[in-house]
Amino acid sequence: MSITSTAAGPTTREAIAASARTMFAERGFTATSVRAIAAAAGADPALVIRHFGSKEQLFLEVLGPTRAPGPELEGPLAELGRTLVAYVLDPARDAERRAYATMVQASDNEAVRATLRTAARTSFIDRLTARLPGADAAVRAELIGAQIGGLMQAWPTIEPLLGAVGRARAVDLYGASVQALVDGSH
Amino acid sequence: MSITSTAAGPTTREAIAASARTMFAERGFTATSVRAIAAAAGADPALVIRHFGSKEQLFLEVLGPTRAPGPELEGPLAELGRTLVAYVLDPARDAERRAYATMVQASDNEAVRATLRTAARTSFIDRLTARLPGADAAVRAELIGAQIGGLMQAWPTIEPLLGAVGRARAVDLYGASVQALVDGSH
DNA sequence: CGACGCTGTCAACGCCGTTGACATGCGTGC
DNA sequence: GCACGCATGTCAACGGCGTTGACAGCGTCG
Repeated sequence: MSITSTAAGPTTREAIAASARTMFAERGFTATSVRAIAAAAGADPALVIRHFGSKEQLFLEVLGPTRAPGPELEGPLAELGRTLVAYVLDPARDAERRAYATMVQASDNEAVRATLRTAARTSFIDRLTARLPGADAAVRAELIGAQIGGLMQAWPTIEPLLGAVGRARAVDLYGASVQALVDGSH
Repeated sequence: MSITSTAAGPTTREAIAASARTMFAERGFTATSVRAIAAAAGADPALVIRHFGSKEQLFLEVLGPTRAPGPELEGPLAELGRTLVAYVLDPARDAERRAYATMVQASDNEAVRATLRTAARTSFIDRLTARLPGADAAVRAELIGAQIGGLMQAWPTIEPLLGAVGRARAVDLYGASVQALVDGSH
């Protein structure tokens, strides 16, 4: 009862988190120093560590996987590939895609790699495996995970090249390709 | 004439490069210090910088893209997807795949990211674009690049899960999926 | 009132990548 | 033959990093 802790710590901790979020997103993990985050938040570097434990934990807390519902896997099996790709490339999902890319680029760090891996497993691959038919569903789910991961990472460089082609066409193309793995052999 | 330079610098420089190669591959870019590389090679940390310019340049020199011919793109168009995937997953290509994964994980660093990007362009995407039919060949080549990149990165976690399925089955599955992008719409 | 816990400050530690000044040995041009 | 240049190697130091420990203010609860 007594504890006011999580309820009302309004100022500094949140300022640090906000600075960290933008700076990590803009410059990456390594190029962002704890001292710079602290300065931007008007706080002491030591306080950053006090609040978040370490630079690594701060990074994971502000950029790590949200407790979001995970990608859409509910539609009809025959359109799952397209549904999935449309979900991932949805412009509204831009920030999530960028956060993912930032984490992959920092996956030099073992804790980051582990977080990424378990998030992919629990919120995507395991659920997908359950939906796929066939004996090798688990392997196919992993392969689809590889496809989706590759797409999210490459999208920032692909999008500007689209020109006249249009995002919808890219969704159709990649969706059909993913669908081949949803269906299995033939 | 006079210069013996590139020919006979046998000892220390190569020892440093060898230490660097194994340590970077085992522990990643960030977790490997210049001082540790130097110690393992029996050299002075300053000498590492003298020889290679910076830790970053050393990393790129020992793990960066080899001047290899690049992936197989010559076979018949109808089998290009499978050929490509078979090439990438070839056990003989293991070291290259690991080097790629190590670089992606260090792509926090801008120079690493740039090297990765231009290598993919010149040795893969541009050549692939030239081979693909259709008006949106360039976009399809980029999407295939995303697929292949995702596969190379995820393979270390996928391979142990194969069990009874077998690598050949994975090649068939992913190859068919890539083929969908080679062919375009239908 | 006194103990406690949370927030914040400050100086310091050890490690990092990198640099500058300095030695040394070797092949070349005068 | 010898001074020169140059590549190779050594050493101490710099500034920046993430993190820690000692300590101060301060509101709350007993």
